[in-house]
This record gives sequence, structure tokens and C-alpha cells, in this order.
Amino acid sequence: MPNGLDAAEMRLLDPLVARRIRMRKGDILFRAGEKFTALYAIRSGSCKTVLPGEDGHCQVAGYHMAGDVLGTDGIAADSHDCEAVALEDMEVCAIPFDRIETLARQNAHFQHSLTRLLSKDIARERHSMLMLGTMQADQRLATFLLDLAQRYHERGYSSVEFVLRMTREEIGSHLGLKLETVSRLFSRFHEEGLIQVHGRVVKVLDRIALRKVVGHERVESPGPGGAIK
Amino acid sequence: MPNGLDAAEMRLLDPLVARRIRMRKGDILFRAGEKFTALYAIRSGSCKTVLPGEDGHCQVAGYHMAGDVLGTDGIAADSHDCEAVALEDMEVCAIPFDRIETLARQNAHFQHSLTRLLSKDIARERHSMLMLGTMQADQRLATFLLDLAQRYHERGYSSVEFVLRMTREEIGSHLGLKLETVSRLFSRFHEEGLIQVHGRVVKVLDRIALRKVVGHERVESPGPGGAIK
DNA sequence: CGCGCCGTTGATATTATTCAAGACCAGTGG
DNA sequence: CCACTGGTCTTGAATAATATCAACGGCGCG
Repeated sequence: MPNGLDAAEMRLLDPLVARRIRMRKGDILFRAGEKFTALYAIRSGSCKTVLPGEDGHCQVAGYHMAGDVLGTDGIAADSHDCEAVALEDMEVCAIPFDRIETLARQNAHFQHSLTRLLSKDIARERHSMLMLGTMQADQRLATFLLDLAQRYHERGYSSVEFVLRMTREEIGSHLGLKLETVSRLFSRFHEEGLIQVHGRVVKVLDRIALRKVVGHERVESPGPGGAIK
Repeated sequence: MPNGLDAAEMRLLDPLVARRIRMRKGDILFRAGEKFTALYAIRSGSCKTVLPGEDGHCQVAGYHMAGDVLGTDGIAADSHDCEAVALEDMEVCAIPFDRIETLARQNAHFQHSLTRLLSKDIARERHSMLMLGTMQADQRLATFLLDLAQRYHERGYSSVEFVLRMTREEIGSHLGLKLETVSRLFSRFHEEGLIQVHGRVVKVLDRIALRKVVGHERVESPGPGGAIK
């Protein structure tokens, strides 16, 4: 399992699973505001998490696939602050959180894995923040594609050719861009020979160049440095 | 304590504190890449966390004050992924993480508080993401000011008048804006009678109007909706 | 005093959004 | 089978938002 838990921990976790949930494309695993009771491990398929703004505006907070664990945002307020929606048919395990906590108290190694899982989410969100805060549109899309490729690779799928499960609008929302901008960038990357795009099928032709797009910021601007003295 | 831990838990935590650290403005509590060993509770003062991009670009990831707990990002990789820099003289408690985990195994209530603390960080980062991804410059600054006011209020300080401890550049970095844009917005809010600004001293004159700035997005655009069917 | 950051403001450039039109594609019903 | 339909995607032109460049004022500190 690529995300957080190792094989031994998965075995420990197995008896805790309360139920397996089968979902069809578009089904909702949990809604924002719903009471938090369990974490959800994705067995197959993929989904998005959508964060509702106070005024009706929404943003796609993340894209999740097999092996990922969902619902960690709900622990603090005891209610979920985002909504999880299946992007394709999906199978999910619900693991009641009280059982997880009990197990964590009994098994130090598992406990550490749990905190690591949460911490990983923090780091991931941070990374998204950095992307949204400092990168331009093309850098964001390149980052997104490389991240996807990486995650498919970790799961044993091709990191070169894959199918996007999100619409241009959803990708845009995730990256803080409008769907037209995303579309234009796909076209540009295609023209420049970085990728090949047919609708939602993407083939990475030049991974190195994609990385260069990410890194090749306007050279100046050292950013707000560290120490003052 | 406004952030995560209640009085009883603080008492529990007290004997775990390995050392108290006094810091002067500009001092660094921990650096990115440094080995993770402890969480840090701020007793007084404030600091920023700075996230270094791969290419030398940096972003201010957060602003932290008395009662906040720092360092949660480091658990996953066992090394910090950001740098904490004092914005003024500061007093901090270092609490070795292995002791925290031990205590969590012994005390279910404390354990839950710990996971809640981590989850809270996740939610906070999410909120920042939403801000950076969907809001315009003026909405971001208004959000920032209201958040500050709220946090000062929680700590027993005035939520109306307070001193910014960050430069315009640091604020801009945190909000994904350039310092000039931040400066202009301060001026605009001032002109519009929302706030009063003298350098870093800010007085909130019309909290309601500030909220309206945050909420008053361009009316259309329902955002990427939930279920498909 | 004078130097170095910090902050403000204006003019200009750039980037991304908005508005608009049409193409593509899959599913549906005649 | 084909026309129709709704959703998605692409592309262009105009516009708005923000960044960039540049100049200057102010404040604190040595």
C-alpha cells in the first residue's frame, strides 16, 4: 500500500473494517458537515474531495485513488468538512475511528503509523498551498501531471500513459484555474511536444521538460528568506 | 489554551517538556530538512513557518502565536519540511515526540486530543488552499485580517486593533500576492473606511463590511458540483 | 546624519478570466 | 441508422486582475 500503512498494519486493520462499500460513479461517500465516525480506505477506483466555500463556491481539494485513506479532516471537529465523490466505480472500506484509536493504544507501531498518516496529509496540503500560492498556471498543471504519473507508478500502473478521471473544470478547480485555461495549457503542452492528449487520455512524452516547466520560474525573487539577522 | 489542548492536558504535558527555549526576533526554531524530534508549543510571541520550494522559491505557510503547536508536518518524513522563524521575541516549549506518543498510549483522552490537533492542522491547511485557489486578492486579505482578529480575540487580546508582525512581503507571500498588491489593498480598505492602517498597526473599523468583501464573490459559477446523477 | 529596509504609489506589462462560438462525443429515441 | 441532445472540450477576442518596473517618502538604527 503506497499510502502510510505497511502490509503488517493492513493485516491488523483488516478485522476492524466494519463494512465494504461499493460505489458507482457520482455516488457520495460522505458529505460536508456529516458526523465523523470512520476513516475510509480506497480499495479500487478513485474519487475527489470537494471543499464547499461559505458562499456556495467549491474547490476540488484532492484526488484520491486505491490505497489512499480518506476522512482525516473530520477528526478535529468530529464532522467532515469536505465531500467525497466517486469519479468512477469504486470499492471502499469503512473503518470506525474508535476502533482505530483503541488499536493505536495497544500497538505503538500502529500508533506511529496513524500519526504519520495524518502528518502526511498535512504535508500534502502544504504542497498544494505552495503550488496555489507561488506557481503560474503552466507550472501548476505540470506539477499535477507529474504527481499523477508518480502516483500511478507507485500503484504499478504506467506513469507514462493514463486516463484522467476528472473533467477540465474539476482539474481547474483543483489547481485554482478556469477550465478554459486548463484546456489551453493541455493544447500548449501538446504543441510543445511535452505530452499527447486525446480527451482524457494523456501520454507523457517528455517528463524532463515537464519538470523544467515546474522548476523554471522567473529567475529572480528569492522569496521571503529565513532569518533576519 | 485556544489550540487543541485543554487545561488538564496541558498539566499532563507539563512534565514532558524537555526544555524551554528563548528566542529573539529572527531566530530559527527548526529548519527544513532537520530531523524531527519534538513538537513545539508557543508560550509567548509569534513566528512564521516558511516552506521552501524546490527551486529556491519560498512561501510563508503560516503565522503562529501563543498556544499554537508547531512541527506537526515533520512526523511523516521524520524531518521538518518547513522552517520556523521568530517574528518577535518568543518563548517556546520543546516536547519530545516519543514522550507524547507514550502518553497518548496511556491516556485515551490525551490520545484523542493529539489526533484532533493534527486533524485541525489539516483543516487549517485546507482552508488556506480554498483561499488561495478560489479567492481574489481583496478577499484573501480580508480573510487574513478577520482570521488574525479572531485569533487575537481567542487569546484575550483586542480583535479590533492589533499589530502586524509581518512585513507586507511576508503577508503577500502567505496570501499568494506581491507586496505591492498587499500595500494597495491596505490603502484601498483604508479609503473605503473598512480599516485604519498606520504601518503595521491595524484597526478594524467595519468588521461586517470586511466579511462582505470575503463573501461577495462574483455571483455566478456554482463550482464543481457534487453528485452527477 | 545617513544608510538600509520598508512601505506607498503610479505607469505599464503580463497573465489569466470572461464571454462567445463552435466542435466533438456518447447516449437516446425516433 | 440517423438526427438530436446535453455535456465536455477547444479556440478566439476582449477584458479584468495582478505583477512588474520604477521612483520616492519615511522610519528606525548605528
